[in-house]
Amino acid sequence: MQKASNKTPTVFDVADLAGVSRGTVDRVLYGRGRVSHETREKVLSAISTLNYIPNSHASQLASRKEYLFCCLIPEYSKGEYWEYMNTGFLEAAKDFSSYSLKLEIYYYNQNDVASFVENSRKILESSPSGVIMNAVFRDEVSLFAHKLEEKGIPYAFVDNKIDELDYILYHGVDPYKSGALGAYLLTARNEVKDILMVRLKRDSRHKADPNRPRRHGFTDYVEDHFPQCRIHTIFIDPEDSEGTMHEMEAFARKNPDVHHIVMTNSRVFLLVDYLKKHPDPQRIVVGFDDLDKNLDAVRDGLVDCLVTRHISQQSYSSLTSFAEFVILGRKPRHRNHFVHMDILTKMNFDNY
Amino acid sequence: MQKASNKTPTVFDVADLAGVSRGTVDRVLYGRGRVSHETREKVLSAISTLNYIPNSHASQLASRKEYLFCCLIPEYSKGEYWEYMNTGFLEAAKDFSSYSLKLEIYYYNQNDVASFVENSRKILESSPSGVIMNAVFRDEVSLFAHKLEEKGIPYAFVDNKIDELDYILYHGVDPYKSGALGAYLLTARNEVKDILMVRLKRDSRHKADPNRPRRHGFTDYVEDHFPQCRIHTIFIDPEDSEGTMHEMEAFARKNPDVHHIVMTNSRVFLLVDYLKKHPDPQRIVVGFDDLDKNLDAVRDGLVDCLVTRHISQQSYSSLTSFAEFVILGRKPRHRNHFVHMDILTKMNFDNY
DNA sequence: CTGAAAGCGCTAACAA
DNA sequence: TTGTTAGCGCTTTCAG
Repeated sequence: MQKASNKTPTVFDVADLAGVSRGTVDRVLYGRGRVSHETREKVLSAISTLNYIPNSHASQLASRKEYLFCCLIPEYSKGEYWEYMNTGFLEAAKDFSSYSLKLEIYYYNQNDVASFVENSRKILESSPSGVIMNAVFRDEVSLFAHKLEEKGIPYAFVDNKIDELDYILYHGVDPYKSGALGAYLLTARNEVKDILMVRLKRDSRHKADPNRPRRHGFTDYVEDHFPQCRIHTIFIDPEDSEGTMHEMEAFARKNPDVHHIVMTNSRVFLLVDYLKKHPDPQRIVVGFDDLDKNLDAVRDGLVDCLVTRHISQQSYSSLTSFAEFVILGRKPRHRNHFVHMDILTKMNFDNY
Repeated sequence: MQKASNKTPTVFDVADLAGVSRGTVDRVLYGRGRVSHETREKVLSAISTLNYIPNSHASQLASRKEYLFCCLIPEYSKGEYWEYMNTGFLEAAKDFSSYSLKLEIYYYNQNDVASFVENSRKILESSPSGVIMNAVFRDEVSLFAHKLEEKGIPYAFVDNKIDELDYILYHGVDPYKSGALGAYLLTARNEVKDILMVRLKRDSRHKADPNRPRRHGFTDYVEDHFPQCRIHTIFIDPEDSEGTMHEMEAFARKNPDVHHIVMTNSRVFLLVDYLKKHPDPQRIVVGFDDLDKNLDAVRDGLVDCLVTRHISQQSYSSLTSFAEFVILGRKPRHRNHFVHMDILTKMNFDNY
């Protein structure tokens, strides 16, 4: 009676076939301790002929290992983009709690490099099993990444990345393309005259501008397809809704022909007061990202189109794929995971 | 030294606190064998005070249980809608293979009730742990569902459902809304005159017409928003590409003003030959579902818009959530999972 | 109706 | 460098 043939092979079967002990098999599988080249080969071949796949449940049960994952992301206020990211990470961690995965999220100030550095130092100290971050401060992120590499700690990027680095995984949209898509949606409907692009005041102040590629995607598309079209830009302060109203009204007074409005950051919702107060049947407004307030604006017919993807889903799958790699050793299918961009209108925004 | 307080509680802790043995705890947890009411209560209270959560890995390891899931779906040819569904099921099964889940997919002929009945009989015989199906033949599906209920076998629906039944889960889009979305996309761009709706000959032959709700969503939208607009219908035979060409050409000859074309089934790709042969800059074509051939048509600029969602992803999550419920006992968040409808244009179809 | 005990497949500490 | 062995937490006979 052949036992091995019938049921899925175990370490035991492998050890038998290779003529070694279970312990040795384990050693070659996970590279713990030294194994002679010869035995190594024998074990490896036994594994492949038996088509052995370790039982993850048994493994999980036996090793009371705890996995600590650290995320390093921008701090945020309620309802902002990174809150959704945060939610996705939390959910992923919950779904992996049976693998005793602990999650620690560190928040840095996007306007303060020092806070990034300080937090990265803390993370290094806690020697986690993996790190996920976004890449705003080019130099500091690189430095941090190199330190992680030295300690053998794998890391992944969300949202944006630094191509030269040896990251395990990246999840994000192609920001340039998303900008172009926004331009397409803004201009496809009817005759375009000029376009108003509303930006945030802080963009003009500090150098780290995460929205630049998206903006370029937008402007390039417009230049290519509507060379005669001019893009006006005004800057508003997210904290100052009255000021926003004034800026917008002033612009409209001076440029009564401009009916196309875009915001390439995630905060079109900042315009709702203005849009509500000054209805314009010819107006088309395009924004980005599925913040609740943006969705509300779409529902209310104030914003026509949102270019987005599930923000929280993106961070969710970032952490789950990364954890599967680190804990279960599953190689991700693609290193760069470009998330699909959804188009949201009032016709299809529910169930989103 | 308190052991229990520090680490996550185990059956052992529960048994201790309740003053019974591990076996008994197991019995009350999973209702195997009889337990006196009194002990039952004790165990239950111990569980809740300790906040005990069974370790799924240990459980999985100890019970060499195998789970058989059966899917009952329409048979298909290469490249058709249900092939994508099939793929999603297969992938889900692979990802759950560590839970020793076996998957058997049964295929019935959509034009032949008897084949549905026959296959449902086979499934009943194999007494699976769960069944997933779509609901085309109302009466027969209900009958089958009741038999499953009798045997205590849980079942889930994909794509469409029968509301009255006691299914565990449903995954699908709202077909009516998807039709309306298609109509919106077809008509939003520019002046609509009349619309050509292309349907499949078989639709007119047999009664089970899975596309009716979507079609109604489409026509209702058009009637509401463009009452003067007439929807012409022609029927083509999917097997007969020459005939299709002729039908289309004949229609175009008679109705040179009609530039808006829609197919509410998943096969707009059947029109590509015609569309390629007779270019029309004013033309707008809208289709449904992300078959590869449809995506090709979008890439080639022959079809403007596709209303869809990831077909295979839908079946994937159908099986995974269902399996999580059956195997791990995780209650799904929503019983009815309405999948979001994506809008695909040439600007955003890559990475889909 | 309840308890005791032998594993499930793997890991890790300890010997050799 | 390699083998041995005691568990990980739970399920499941088999006795009682």
